[in-house]
Amino acid sequence: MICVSAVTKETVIRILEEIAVLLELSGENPFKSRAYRNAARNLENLDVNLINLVCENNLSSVPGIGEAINKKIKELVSTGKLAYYEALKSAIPSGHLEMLKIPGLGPKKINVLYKQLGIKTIGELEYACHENRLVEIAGFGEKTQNNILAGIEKLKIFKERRLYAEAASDAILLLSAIRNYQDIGRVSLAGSLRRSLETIKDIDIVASAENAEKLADYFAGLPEVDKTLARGNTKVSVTLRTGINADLRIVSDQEFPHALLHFTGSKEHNTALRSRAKARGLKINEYGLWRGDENIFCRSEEEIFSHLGLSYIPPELRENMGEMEAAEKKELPSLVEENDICGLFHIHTGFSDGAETLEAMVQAAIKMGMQYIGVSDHSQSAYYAGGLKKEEIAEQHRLVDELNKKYAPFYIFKGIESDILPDGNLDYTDDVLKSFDFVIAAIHSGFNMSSREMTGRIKKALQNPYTLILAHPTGRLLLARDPYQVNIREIIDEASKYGKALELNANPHRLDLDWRNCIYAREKRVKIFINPDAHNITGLYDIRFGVKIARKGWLTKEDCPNCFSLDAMKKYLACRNYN
DNA sequence: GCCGTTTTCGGCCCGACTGTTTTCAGTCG
Repeated sequence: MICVSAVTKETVIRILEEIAVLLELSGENPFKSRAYRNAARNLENLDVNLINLVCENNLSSVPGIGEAINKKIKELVSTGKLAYYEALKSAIPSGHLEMLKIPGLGPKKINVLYKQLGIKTIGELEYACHENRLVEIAGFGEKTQNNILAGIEKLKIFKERRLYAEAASDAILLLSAIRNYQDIGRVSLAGSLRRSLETIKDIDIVASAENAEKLADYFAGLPEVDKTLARGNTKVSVTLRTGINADLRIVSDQEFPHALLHFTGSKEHNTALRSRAKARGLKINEYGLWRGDENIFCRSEEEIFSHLGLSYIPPELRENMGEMEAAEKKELPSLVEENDICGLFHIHTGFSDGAETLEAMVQAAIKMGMQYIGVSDHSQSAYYAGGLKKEEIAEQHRLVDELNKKYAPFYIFKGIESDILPDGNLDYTDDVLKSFDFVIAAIHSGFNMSSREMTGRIKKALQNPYTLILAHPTGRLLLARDPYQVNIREIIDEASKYGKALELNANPHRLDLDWRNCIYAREKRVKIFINPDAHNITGLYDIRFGVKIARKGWLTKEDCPNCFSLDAMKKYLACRNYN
């Protein structure tokens, strides 16, 4: 029997997860909610085709799926709908889902606010806070009210921006659609996306075409476009179906490099460029480069920079943070590229909270052209993530030895992502730490320390002889959680002093160490590992986001140890032999 | 809602932190 369903595995997982959240909000038994979440997670980790499993009546073989959830998945797959889910959704105000994003507000409090004050939306909640009405409710107080207000403010700011990875995936679709236009000339991304900023407000694209009007029509009519906001002769602004705004500027081929330079920015970089041009008796704008009335012909951005006495400045560096001076002296660094990456560290497997076996991650890394990986599951204190006990470490090491034989010359380094305990110690005794090729130290709890305490705690971890890398050094989650209080300059100085490396976590939600601090780290000769922090195979590919940020942080392949060849990496790690 | 049984009901990973209380509930990781 051939099974066909319009419902994908991803949809089933998403709906199960949403049911879990809705159950929490409805005040149900928390374990019921957890059961749905578990079922979703187990499906996510499933290699086999879910739809086939449903058709073959084998769903109950998946752990965490019993009679009730089995029945619901069957209904969803066969009819495309799930009555239970629809009923839950209609019983709970949709604003409550959004309210969960406010830090400190969970299902219980949201429920109380609903019952006592009838609050259904964030707007109503904000109003009630301003009216000082939360303080009267049992279990709430002035501080809670203030925290909620602060959370709402932050949410508003976050809403205006997107993660680089999200905006980039939309932009790629748009670019390829524009390239398909029959009379297209040159086309390029511009703006903050081209500069690889970690968060993006809108997508900027510059294109050249003979007939601007026709291209404008074509662009506004693309299936990705939801509505047109503005439509002129040279600029079309639209909102995409994903909610992000996109601007297309249409220019002549001669204007193209000038428009591209101008709309790539940054504003600060452009201002500095203009004053540099002025000092040389030139004028620069989005239409051209001029000496008096004479238009100086430039075929490319390189030629414009050259007329200004500058070597080509890669878009990532155009932030007016010293690139002009360096370009003048021909001292711009040769930035790291994706092809330079030889190996990936900070990789999780099913031993802790990863979705794949170690062998599957190895095979994926080989497919990516890597020479080695460094496996690093969570340490014992992180038991919410299934941190490894001493015996499990020994078991993993045996497996690594086995796989190293099987997949030679590909190589797996033995590592751990060790929690940094509140007192700055690592999570194992020295005899265990000694058994690893490398240790990544990471803060996963006790975020709310003062800057002085946190800085001291991390410095102590860096001083530990077994620490090689400090993971996600500020703990930030872009558009979601601020970095913890830490004096990052002091941390970089300490890493420099003890010859320790920092991580540039390539997960698009983190991109931490911040590129601004990468510049400082490089000055202090601190090595930066670009780490995917992968929990599944897709996560390995996040490395590309890390490379973009590394470039933005002025890093070269010499600055990033995971650009070392396998031999060089073995030597690098052997220098740290503690025996 | 799932699971595993000392088989039909009780346990489900838990500790830190915050803000509210006056001994604890809710949130978070």
